[in-house]
Amino acid sequence: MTAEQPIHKQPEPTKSELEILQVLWAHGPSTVRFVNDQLNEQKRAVQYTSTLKLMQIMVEKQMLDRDESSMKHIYSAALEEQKTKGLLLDRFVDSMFNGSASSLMMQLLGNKKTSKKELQAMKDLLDKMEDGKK
Amino acid sequence: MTAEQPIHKQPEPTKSELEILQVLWAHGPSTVRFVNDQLNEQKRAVQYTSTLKLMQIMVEKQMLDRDESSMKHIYSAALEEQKTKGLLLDRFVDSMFNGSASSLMMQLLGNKKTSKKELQAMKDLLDKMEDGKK
DNA sequence: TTGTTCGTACGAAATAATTCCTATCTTTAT
DNA sequence: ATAAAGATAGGAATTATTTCGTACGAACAA
Repeated sequence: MTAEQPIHKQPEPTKSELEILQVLWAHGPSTVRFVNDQLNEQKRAVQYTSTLKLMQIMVEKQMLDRDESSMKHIYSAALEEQKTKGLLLDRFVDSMFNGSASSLMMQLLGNKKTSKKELQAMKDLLDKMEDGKK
Repeated sequence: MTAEQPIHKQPEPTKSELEILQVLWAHGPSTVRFVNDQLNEQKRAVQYTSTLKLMQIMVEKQMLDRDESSMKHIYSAALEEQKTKGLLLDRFVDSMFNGSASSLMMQLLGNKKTSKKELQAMKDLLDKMEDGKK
């Protein structure tokens, strides 16, 4: 029996791919030019054709959709933001904290970088959940 | 001037390197044989020499220490568990959730895979913190 | 002693991810 | 018409990561 295509196992975006997805999630469908500008402003120096190439690859991998109707192709995220982040978070928790979300929390709380505001926000969140269940 | 060693910017362990670190963190100083067995039992098939090679590289990168006094070298994690996990978590939060820990929480809470037990554990954690502050 | 087992070292191949050069086409301004 | 600006396509080079074959030494059992 030959190797079956799993047909759908969500592909894991690489770091660079994730950067691009973030731009598209944040700003909606965009041209390569726009994405590239964003990356250069917010992240790091990168050549236009590098961004282009990567986005083309991402279309092949079905991570992005492309509208070619006009000369300036418009790219949009084919992966859902929530779903994708949830998946990556899951894998992160699995590999780093043995699947324990509360362990991750502990790490987060013990972390200097987590501000008081953030802590408060988290408490509020949990409280809200609690209310919802009553 | 030749390229200066940055002397200390914590190197980012790759996925495979992280697997090895996890074993060492969990079990303490170990031989390659032991680490390799663990990986094969708990993760995936991998050849002894592959694990060996990677661990050697990690020594070069100063992620591991090696005791060569006996024939069977004993490797131990040179990176602190808490510190490393904290750092990786930080970077993860930054790249995925724009630095917002509470956003990550939301994602975690909206996640089917997070069990009720975990949720309870998290609440307890926050409660404990609250108590501590009073 | 001699062969089998278990260890390390080293090099190199395989794979994955990233970057960018060059060619070529379209649009636009002169 | 022609040149300049801006776009895509594709190949190739580079870098990073991972995997493993081969060589060889040390320990141990027969």
